[in-house]
Amino acid sequence: MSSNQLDKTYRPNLVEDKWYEHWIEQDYFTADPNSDKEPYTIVIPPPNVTGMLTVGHVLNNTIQDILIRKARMEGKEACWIPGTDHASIATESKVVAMLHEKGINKNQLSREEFLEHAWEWKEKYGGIIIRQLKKLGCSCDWSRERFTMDEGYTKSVLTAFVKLYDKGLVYKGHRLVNWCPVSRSAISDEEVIHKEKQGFLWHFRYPITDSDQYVIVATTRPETMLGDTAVAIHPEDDRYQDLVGKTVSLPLVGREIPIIADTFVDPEFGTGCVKVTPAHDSNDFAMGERHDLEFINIMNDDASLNSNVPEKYIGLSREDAREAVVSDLQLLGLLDKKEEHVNNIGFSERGDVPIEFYMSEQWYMKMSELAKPALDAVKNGHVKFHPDHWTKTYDHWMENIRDWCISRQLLWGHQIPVWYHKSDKQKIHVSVEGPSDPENWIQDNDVLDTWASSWLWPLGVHSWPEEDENLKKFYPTDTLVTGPDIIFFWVARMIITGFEFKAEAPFKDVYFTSILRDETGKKLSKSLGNSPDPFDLFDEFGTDAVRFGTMLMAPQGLDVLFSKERLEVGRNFMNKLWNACRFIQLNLGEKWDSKVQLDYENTDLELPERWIISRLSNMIQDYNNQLDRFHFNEAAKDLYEFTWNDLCDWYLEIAKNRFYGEDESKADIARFVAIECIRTVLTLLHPYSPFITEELWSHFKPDGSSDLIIMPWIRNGSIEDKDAEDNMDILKEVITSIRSIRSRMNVAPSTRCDLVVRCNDDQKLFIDEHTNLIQALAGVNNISTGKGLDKPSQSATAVSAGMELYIPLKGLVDLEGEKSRMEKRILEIDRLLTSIDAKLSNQNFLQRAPEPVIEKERSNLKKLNQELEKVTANLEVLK
RNA sequence: GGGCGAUUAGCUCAGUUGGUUAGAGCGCUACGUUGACAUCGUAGAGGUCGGCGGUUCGACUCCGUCAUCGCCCA
Repeated sequence: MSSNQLDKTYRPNLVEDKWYEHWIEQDYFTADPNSDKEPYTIVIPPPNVTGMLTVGHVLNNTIQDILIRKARMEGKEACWIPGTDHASIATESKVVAMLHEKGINKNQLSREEFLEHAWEWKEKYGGIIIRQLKKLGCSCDWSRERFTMDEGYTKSVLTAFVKLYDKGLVYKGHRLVNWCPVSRSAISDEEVIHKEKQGFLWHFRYPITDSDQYVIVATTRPETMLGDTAVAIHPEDDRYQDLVGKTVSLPLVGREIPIIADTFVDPEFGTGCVKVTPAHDSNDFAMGERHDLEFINIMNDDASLNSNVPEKYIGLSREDAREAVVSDLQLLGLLDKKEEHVNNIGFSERGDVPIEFYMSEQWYMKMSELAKPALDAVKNGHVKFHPDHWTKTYDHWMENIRDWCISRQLLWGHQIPVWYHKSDKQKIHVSVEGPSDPENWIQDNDVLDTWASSWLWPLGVHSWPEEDENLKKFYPTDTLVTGPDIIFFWVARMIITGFEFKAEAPFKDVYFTSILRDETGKKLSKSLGNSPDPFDLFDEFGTDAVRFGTMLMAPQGLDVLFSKERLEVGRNFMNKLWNACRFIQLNLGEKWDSKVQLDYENTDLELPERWIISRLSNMIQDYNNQLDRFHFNEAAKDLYEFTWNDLCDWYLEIAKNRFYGEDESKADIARFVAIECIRTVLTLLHPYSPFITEELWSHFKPDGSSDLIIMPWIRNGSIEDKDAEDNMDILKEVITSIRSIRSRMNVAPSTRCDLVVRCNDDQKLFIDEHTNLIQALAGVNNISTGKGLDKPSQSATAVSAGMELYIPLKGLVDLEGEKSRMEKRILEIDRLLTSIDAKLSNQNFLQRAPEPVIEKERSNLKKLNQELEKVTANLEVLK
């Protein structure tokens, strides 16, 4: 045990780095694939390589650290694999912006030149978040750090592509995709965010060929009319039967387009007549295929209009084109009307602009067959979600899964391992290594969707398909901790790859964290500027306090309203713990031997000692139980409440009585008991708050024991002592009642008062036994106890635990206040008695309720009646 | 339109298989610098658990329905 005196307050910055360096030096984080220990593995959700730590990361990674540190203490081979993700679109757009600032246009660079800049950028900014995770205290095995574009990982990604291609699950298709005009790339359905926007519905007149009549079509996107190749009505719509087979002359363009009948058309929408633009709308695309219509693509990859439209519109942005088309139609008298309309518009997740439906050739993955085992695994509980309700969201998505567009028109990422023969366009080569005669081939230009690489994360970190000892030992992993917002993007797809490539689930439990919001309910995000910098928080409160406070405020499966004020709770708790330790240290004395244990078998413990040990034991059970079911906030609360309310507020106050008393053996027992409590609290708190606990452990550990980080976990306490808990409750109630009287009567804390207790013989024995504690903790001088005692004149009273307490106050008693207090209590007792009477006079209740429940009602009835009697009598005296 | 979740003290939230005199922290009120801690202590005020209906001897806890809020999917 260290003899250094603890400072008066805890100063995090003096201990945090010191211990982190120590842990690294001792190599505690490194996992050994050859160990005999049972493995416990977590793979980190890889953050964006150029990202910065957010409070979301703090929450997420603290949970992982809690799990991994606990597993390590439980004697498992704990392996937390860290790493980062190349984040194709996000990183590429940052690099493009950087180049733009330097006056370089991405399109002027070759692929190789661009990638050189990108890697430079990655080397410069990548790794910041890794350093930040270390600052947070994460006990990752840093020797295993991976990046999704590392050589070994890349090989995994390409291998998966090739295997799936060979099975016919990957194919190239020419169809409409979700197109992001900002990144100029296709994106998957999952990357489209639907938003409701107030817009308009325009009604246009399309002149019927060889007639002076019109059909009126309604549209929310006027500019696309330049690509119309039909007008459609519902086949059973009586209004328009005679039109089918005729043609209209498309205004502004002059193209003759047919009027067709298709059941897709909703007769209720607009006029019941719709324009059909097969190359720019997914429903129209399907209609185009059914009716063999012409597909006219009218846009460039940035959503400006291309040369397939009349000259005056070429090159216009879609917004400008809309204005031009509407005003030109109006000039021609073809604008029928314009009404307000709420549109549901798809936005690109990254670009945050409306997406286009755009015809192009892309790589797709067939999903329904792949999804099946993954769907079953969650249904039958081989993979468990916490909270469980996320399984419904998962099921729904998996059951309606659609083919996945996995190609992206970007440079930063894994280039698709497909080669086209230069002279024979029909010949393609698909392999990880590429063709043996590369000079005759051209590789596909596109890269893979980032999620089509990170979906292999639990495998790729071990360079699967190589079957090395690491893969054997640390796959599958145990727990995944991530946000529910990527349940489709990532979680579901990882389960798919787990079954497809290793025939088992990649993890057993998935814990979905809460979504962090600010006090007004807005999601914390960098772009809104409402996300505090975790480093400011670490400086202000200490890292342990931020970790503990965040865990305490994160309810199970709900959103977290994050506020700095609430971190104060964490900081205050750390300070409380520090000072409790300081207090104990100050009272140990010089000759204290840290290795000696109390011989519980042969020691007669007094009530407070039996009580605190029982409370400790309960807390250990509850705490473990909460952690087992992933209720991190409630576990934190258990520890907090024991430490603050039981240990500090009561036991340490009682211990003062022992420390400052005459009896050294009692003082020693108190030292043993206090230290046992502290050592247990430090051990259990360590996963949440590793720095302060390691520091305090160094002062309180038994000489010669190891660092706390590898101390054995504590799962079972001593036996619970119900009797001690009941009796201690009585003692606490008596003391609190006396304090309450004193407070009501404005007795100064420094003034000692006398106490008269009217009680039965058993109660007298009890009070007499604990006289010194009542005196010390309630500020009492003389105590008289007995059955026949009279109420002293001019005294305040309380009925507590079946006893009548009197405190003589020499005319200081506020009679009116006392009366109304008693009357209030009498009303309350009446209310309770009424409800008990109702139960006990109900035959059904007596017959059907279990005996302990009935017994409890009876005992309450008795207790309340006795109290009523005493309070009433005391009230009478006052009148 | 479909699904999920929430609704408990002024605020933020606990309340595991139905039986508690319904809890905590913050905030609030009063008192307090006794030799761990004012990042503190002591005492106190404050909810009948969103509305309605049902199951049950008994519901904050189960079922139905309505309302409000949030999220996801279409």
